[in-house]
Amino acid sequence: MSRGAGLPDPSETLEALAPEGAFDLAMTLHSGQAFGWHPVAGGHAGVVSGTALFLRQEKPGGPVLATKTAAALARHYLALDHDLAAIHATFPDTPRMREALSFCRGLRILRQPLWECLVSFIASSQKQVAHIRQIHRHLCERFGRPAGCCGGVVLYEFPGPERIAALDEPALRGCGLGYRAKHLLETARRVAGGALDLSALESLPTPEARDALMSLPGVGRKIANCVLCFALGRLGEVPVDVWVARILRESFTRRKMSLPQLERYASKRLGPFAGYAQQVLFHHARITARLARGGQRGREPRKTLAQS
DNA sequence: GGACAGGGTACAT
DNA sequence: ATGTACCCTGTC
Repeated sequence: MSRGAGLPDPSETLEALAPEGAFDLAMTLHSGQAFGWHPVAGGHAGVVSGTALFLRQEKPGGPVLATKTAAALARHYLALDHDLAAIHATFPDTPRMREALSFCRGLRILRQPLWECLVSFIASSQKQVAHIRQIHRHLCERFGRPAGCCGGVVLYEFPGPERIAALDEPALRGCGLGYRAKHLLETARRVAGGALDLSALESLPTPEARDALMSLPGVGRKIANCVLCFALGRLGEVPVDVWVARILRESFTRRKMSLPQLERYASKRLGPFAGYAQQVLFHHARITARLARGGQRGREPRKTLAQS
């Protein structure tokens, strides 16, 4: 991916967006809920529902600027209408939650396009966030149509179900999907073939929508909850992964619980916006773990692998 | 350079 | 309800 000179000064074509309460653009885009954002000079570039978008925020809490022609799309995607203070007020008042929240003041849960979100999380099982991003990028660059260009980076649309359904397993394995290639291919074929109508999920009650999602190969309870929360706006659904399970067992309950039990516990304990609370806890835990590991050597350059 | 774990799921007991 | 294989990569 190249970048550098050639970024047209976007300031004249940007529009200011006002969030309901705090907002931290960089944190929100890189908190492990979306995987398609590129850092470019002065901001972030990505494609939402086929539209190339440039987003900028000088500092957390500062004004949010978005591509003028897509301001309404950006506002919706970034969920700037979420009343963050009201949501935070429903979180349990515990030391762990307070600490995570003070770290994640302006973190929002995005409204992601359904298909892209579903695929991203099918790709996510047993994988690190950096790797999920890599798969996402491969899918876009190899199978998506170019949607624009920003700061020398060509932006590609996320390939739709029909496009992926037309591929074969080796092509998907080539994107780093491993055994998930089979799941993704079959899921794409069911969606493209009309066996599951994604657009109908929006209006279904949560349990029915979850059952429909879980009928797809590669989609279990956790990933279904990710899609419900991150794409369908069901902010009370809690994806319980290894991180959240760890946090719950460390800081919320000492009782030994299975994963399903933990999820039931979490949805009650974390309140009506449990999914939101989960994301705050998840992001805080991930960043503090990273700091604990990397903190020793600061910004010292990593050892190169050149001589091996 | 090898071991380890990573935003789980499907399948068999 | 629990145990295990699964593909592959970033990281130490």
